[in-house]
Amino acid sequence: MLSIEQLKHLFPDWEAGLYEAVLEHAELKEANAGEILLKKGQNIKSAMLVVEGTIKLYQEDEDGGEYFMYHLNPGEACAVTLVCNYHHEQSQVLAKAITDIKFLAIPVTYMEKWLNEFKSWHYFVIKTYRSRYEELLKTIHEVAFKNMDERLEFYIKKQVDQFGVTVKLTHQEIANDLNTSREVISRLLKKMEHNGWINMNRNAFDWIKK
Amino acid sequence: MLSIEQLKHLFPDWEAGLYEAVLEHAELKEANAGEILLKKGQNIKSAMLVVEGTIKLYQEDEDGGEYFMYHLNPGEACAVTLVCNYHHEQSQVLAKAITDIKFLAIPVTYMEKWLNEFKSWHYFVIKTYRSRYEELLKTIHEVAFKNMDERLEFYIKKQVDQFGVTVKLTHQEIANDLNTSREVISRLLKKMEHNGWINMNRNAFDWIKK
DNA sequence: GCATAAATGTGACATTTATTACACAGCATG
DNA sequence: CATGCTGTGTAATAAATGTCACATTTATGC
Repeated sequence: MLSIEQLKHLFPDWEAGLYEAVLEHAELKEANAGEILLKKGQNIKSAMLVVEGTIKLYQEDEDGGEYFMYHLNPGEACAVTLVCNYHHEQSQVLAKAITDIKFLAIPVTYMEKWLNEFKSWHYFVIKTYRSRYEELLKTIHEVAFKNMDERLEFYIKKQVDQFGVTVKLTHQEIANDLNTSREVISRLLKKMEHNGWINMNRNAFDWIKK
Repeated sequence: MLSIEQLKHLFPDWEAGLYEAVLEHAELKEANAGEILLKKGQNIKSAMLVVEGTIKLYQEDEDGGEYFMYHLNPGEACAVTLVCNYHHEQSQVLAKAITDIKFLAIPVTYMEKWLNEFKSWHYFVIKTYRSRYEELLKTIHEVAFKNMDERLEFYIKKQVDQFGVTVKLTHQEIANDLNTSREVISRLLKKMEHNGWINMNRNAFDWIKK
């Protein structure tokens, strides 16, 4: 299990009692890079708080399509799993581990209890929802107003913020994340290369714009 | 001002003290159909709780584009205005009154105070965020995966849920809400008419599908 | 009723994106 | 080094949507 110090470092705004409650009732779980943590329609039985690694959140289509929305990093929680008041909530999103990860799983029963007991938990839930709401707004802005070239640039920048200027993704993976085809991404990346925005390699490229 | 009974009817889950606090500190404001209540980039100085009428929430583009996301009805609050913890938040959305409306404006200072004082306010904020987060997910689903014909159908259904089967909107208004052109909407509506989904009139049409 | 504005219909064409098909390059494995 | 797999390049074509131009219809003010 985690030490209370690690927990404090990850979630600095909590109350003392909350750390103890989490240590007592949350389960520390692990998952490997590539694993699917949550699927659309799946029942939510526990909240997910990221301890280590990175998770990607997607909107998922009925027939296999995916659209990348945002990353979840250590110290952050998956908003959709922070169910309160009602049980049997179903996930509206797809969550994938993209590195090996560790996360805390908190049974829904405790989440409701803690809302009554810990003010800092309440704040944490609100803060989580607010920040994810804002991420969704950005996603809508891209997909409602921008063409694929700008959406790709936006996507790459999120990637760079997460993992640095070397983007280790194949064209196909990017195409899946943006719900388009590999050819489109190849063409657009080629254009970016011509414009001097990237240096391309096999399986990866460097973002050198600005 | 409102009576405490009206307030209880609109917000049935609140505590007694919260009703009184709202009556004391919130301002009851009015706006006319068509008025813009909140623009992107505008500073948020108070929360908006709808008392009467309907508000439409949009994502707004830099150069005039709009994309309709969801309706706000009496008893609901505008999530973006429920600022907590930090001040000087700027709106990421556009809010328009589409009927004459009445709403309660609650200064940000009280919102923070009430988070500490009233559990039911805390729950109300979380519930608001959660439900709006889900609306945004639906919007992303449409705009990321669906062609304009399906998005139009989805849009019309939301309209029908709000105001009944007679949709009193011009093609241009619909086009604005979906960030497309009037011609596209005209063509698609004509197709729906051929399919027997709608009866068209000037300035309005009836949804008769199913 | 006439003039005007607003709403709608429609065709032609441009642009963006999706789809299909195939070539080829790099890398791993035997 | 032959083989095959994965990743990438590219062209041709189709489909969806955007844009422009203009006609027609309906409402509105005078």
